[in-house]
Amino acid sequence: MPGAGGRDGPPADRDAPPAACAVAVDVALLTVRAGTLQLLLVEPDDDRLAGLLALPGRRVRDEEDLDDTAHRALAELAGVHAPDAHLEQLRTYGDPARDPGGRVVSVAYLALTPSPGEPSPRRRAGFIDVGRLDPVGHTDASPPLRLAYDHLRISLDALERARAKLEYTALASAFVTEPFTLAELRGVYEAVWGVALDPANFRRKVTGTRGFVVPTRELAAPGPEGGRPAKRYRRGPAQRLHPAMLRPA
Amino acid sequence: MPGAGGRDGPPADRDAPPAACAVAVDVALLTVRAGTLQLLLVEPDDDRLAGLLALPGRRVRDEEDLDDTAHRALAELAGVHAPDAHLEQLRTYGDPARDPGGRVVSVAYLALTPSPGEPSPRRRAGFIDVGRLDPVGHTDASPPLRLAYDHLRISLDALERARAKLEYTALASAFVTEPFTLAELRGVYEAVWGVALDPANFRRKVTGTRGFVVPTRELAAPGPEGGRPAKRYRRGPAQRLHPAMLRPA
DNA sequence: TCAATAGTGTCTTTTAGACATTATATG
DNA sequence: CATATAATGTCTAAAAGACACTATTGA
Repeated sequence: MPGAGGRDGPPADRDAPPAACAVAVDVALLTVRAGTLQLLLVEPDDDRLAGLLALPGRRVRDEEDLDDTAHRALAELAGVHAPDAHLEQLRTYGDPARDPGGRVVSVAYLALTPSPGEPSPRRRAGFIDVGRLDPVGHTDASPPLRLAYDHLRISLDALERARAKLEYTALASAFVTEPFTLAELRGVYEAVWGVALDPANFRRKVTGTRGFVVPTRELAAPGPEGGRPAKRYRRGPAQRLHPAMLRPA
Repeated sequence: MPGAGGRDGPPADRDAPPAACAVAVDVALLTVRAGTLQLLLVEPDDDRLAGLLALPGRRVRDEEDLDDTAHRALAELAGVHAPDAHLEQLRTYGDPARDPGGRVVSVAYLALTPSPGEPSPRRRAGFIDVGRLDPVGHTDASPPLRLAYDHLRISLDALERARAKLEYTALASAFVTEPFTLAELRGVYEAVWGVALDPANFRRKVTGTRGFVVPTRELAAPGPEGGRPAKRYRRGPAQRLHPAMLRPA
C-alpha cells in the first residue's frame, strides 16, 4: 500500500508511524557446478556471527530499486557481477523477531546463473553444495551447515522454488551458457532434482516443446574418449512449458 | 538481509541509513460470486485519489507480522474478517516512484475466500468483476476501471497467480465452503479460468487425484428445477496436484 | 411423462516411460 | 576393431478429451 504521505484518512484510522523500519534484500544464488547444485554464501562481517554463513544481503537504499539492491549485494559481498542472471523475487520475510538487532524486513531473491568458470567470488564467499542444507544426513566430513538469521529457511525455500519452476517453466536454460547441448541441459535437471533422466525421453520432450530450445548448426566437440558430437542449441522464446516436465515420483 | 544492527562491517561498506522508509501490505482478495471471479476494492480516504479504487492496504506496525497486517487491512478497510482465508504472498513492489507521496515498499498478498454470503464489506468497499481489469474490451456500461498507484498491476499479477495455481495445487477448494459438490468446485475453475470444463472428465480428474477431495455421506439438495442430488465433499490433505490440471489451450 | 442435473462407461488421442537401434566420434 | 556419446525408433502404460449412457430428482 502506497500513500504513505496522506492516505490513511482520519487520525483514528491512521497507522502507527514507521519508527525503526528497515528493508533489505537477500539473494539466494544457485548455480550448477561439477554436476551438483550449489548455493552462494558469504561470511558476515559482524563478529557476533563468527562461524556462521549467510546469504549476500544489503539494505535497500533510498531511490534504489529492489532488483538493483540484489545485484549490488552480489557484487559488493561476493564479487559476483551477473547482470544477465535470472533474478526473481522469492518472498519477503518479515517476522519481527527474525533479526535480534532490530526489525528488518527482507525481500529475498532467487538468482540463477551458469557456473562461473573460475571460483569467481572474491572476499569471503563461496559455493556450497545444496545437499549440505539438508537438516539430516551429515557426516564428520560434512558437518551440518549453520546459517545466520533465517537464512537456512530462505535457502530451502529458494531450493524448492527452483526445483518446482523447472517443472513448468523453461528456466533450466538459465543455468547454462549459450550455445548448449541437450546433455548439458539435462545435466541441469539432474543436478537440481537429484535424479537421473532418460536421455532419449528428455530429448523428445525438450525438442517437442515449441520454443523451449532452438537448434543451431554448431556441433560440440566430443569428450576426450570420443562419442558422437552433440548439436548445440540456444534458448527459445517460450517461458512456460506446456505440458510440464514433471519430476519423477 | 538482517543485521541492521551491526553487520555491515567497516564504514566503507556500510549501507546508507534507512532515512524515510515505509513498509506496507496490500491485499488482493479474490472470491467467486455468481459464477464470476471478483476482486475486493476500496475507496481510498485520500481526497487526492477521488474517483480511483485501490486494494485494501495498511502500513506494517512495529512488532506486527506481515500476515497480521494483511488481515488488519482487510478488516479495517473493508470490514472483511476472514481468519481462515487462504493468504499467501504475491510479491513485493518496491519501485521508488510507485508512490508519489514518498517511498513505500509494499508487500502484496493474494487472499482467496469463499464468497461472503452477504455483500459483507462495510465502508466504501465492494467487489468488482475481474473482467473489468482487462485493459481492452470496455463498453459504455462498463468503463475502464482506474486503480490508484500500481494497484492495477498488482491485481493483474494476483489474477495470473490464482489462475496458475489452480493448475498444479489444490487451491481451488479455498474458494468454496465445506462441504461442497464437485459442480461447485468445477464452477471455481470455470470462473477463474473463464472456460467451460467437461463435467465428466473433471470428476474423473478430481476424484482420481489422491487427497484432493474426500467424500462425505451427505447429499446436496437439488436445484429448483430438479436434478439428481450431488454428493458432498471436503478438502483433502493434498497440497499439490500430480499431475496438474492444465488449463485448456 | 419430461427436463434438469449427477454420475459412469467407453473410445480415441496424446504423452510419458522403458529400452532397442542407429550414427558419429576417439583410441 | 571396441568404446563412448548422440540421436532416433518402437512399444507400452498412463492420462486427457470427446461423448454416449445411466441415475435421481422436481414439475
